[in-house]
Amino acid sequence: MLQNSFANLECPVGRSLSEVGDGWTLLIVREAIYGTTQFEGFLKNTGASRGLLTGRLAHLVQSGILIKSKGKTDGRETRYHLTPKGRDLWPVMLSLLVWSGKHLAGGDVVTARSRNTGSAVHRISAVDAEGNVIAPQDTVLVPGRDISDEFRTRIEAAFA
Amino acid sequence: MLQNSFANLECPVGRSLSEVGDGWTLLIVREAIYGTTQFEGFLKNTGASRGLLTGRLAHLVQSGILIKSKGKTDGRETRYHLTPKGRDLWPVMLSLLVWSGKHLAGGDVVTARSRNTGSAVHRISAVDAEGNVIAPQDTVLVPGRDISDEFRTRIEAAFA
DNA sequence: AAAATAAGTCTAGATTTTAGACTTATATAC
DNA sequence: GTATATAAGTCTAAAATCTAGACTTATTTT
Repeated sequence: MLQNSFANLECPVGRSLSEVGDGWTLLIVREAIYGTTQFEGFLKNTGASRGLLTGRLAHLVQSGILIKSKGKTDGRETRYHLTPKGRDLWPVMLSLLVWSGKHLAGGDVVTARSRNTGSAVHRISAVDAEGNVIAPQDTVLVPGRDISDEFRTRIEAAFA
Repeated sequence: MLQNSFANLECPVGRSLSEVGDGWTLLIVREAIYGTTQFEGFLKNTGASRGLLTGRLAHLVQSGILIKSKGKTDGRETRYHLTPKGRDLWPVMLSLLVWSGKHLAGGDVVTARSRNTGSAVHRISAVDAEGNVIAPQDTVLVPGRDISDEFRTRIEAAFA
């Protein structure tokens, strides 16, 4: 599906999914976070086919999530690196990681920790500009101005 | 792809994606969070085709993310509701929402706020068991015991 | 009894994905 | 400097998946 559909692109979740919501795309971003930079690396570690990988990498570059460059020392190589926009997908990855540890068979195969204190990540939370944690049940969505009446009504009903 | 591949299922992100990483699946969960409970509602609001929706809803029920029940008052209806496992995908949705507002054209079409204080969600952060926020750059992944040497090496290199 | 509704099933055609052979450009080995 | 290897693709036919929309079944409303 990739580019199309994702009905209701007024919804910010739908908008994100239309850019990165295809499983392969997020898997490629995961790999980039794990340090993979080369085509053959993504190929091996994601299991995608060559044709698909070519397309998805191009899409990610075009979306400004990865940047493509020539290998400095070896002219055969192409390198893909995360942009700030791409690195900002880290909370998405971390939420998936924490969910996995809590709900999937096998539990925590990898844990997230603070490098400083060593304490384990317990949950993923919303934080306001002053650094105050906002509890999940306390988080509500508020529609902006440029939104259809229909969508506004749905959001307001869901978070009333 | 749905069930298969997602190479390296040792990786917790890959494991999550193999369960919910297909775009339609996350879109259905979004809808459930927005309060949709009926087949025709998911159909309209996600834009998925009937056949696909049938399959994805069954998959979500089988994964324990949704529960299926008969409508109490109207015997024609089937209702789908989020389980606690499904509700725990909220941080994933919220991360996508915040990323969207920061990086996609149009910015914040919907904002997340604290119901109590009204303050806007500024970012999504890892929090430890004591409630301390762990900064993104300070968050490292640590492999567990039951992991292949190859995967351990990659994770350790990425977060050295 | 007739019409409407909810939740599907079913099907042919369109689109996407796969596996793997092939290509091009550059680099390393002998 | 010729032969081999490697990185990053392209290309293709077959397989798998998805779409639109007609149809079905069970239940409810008129």
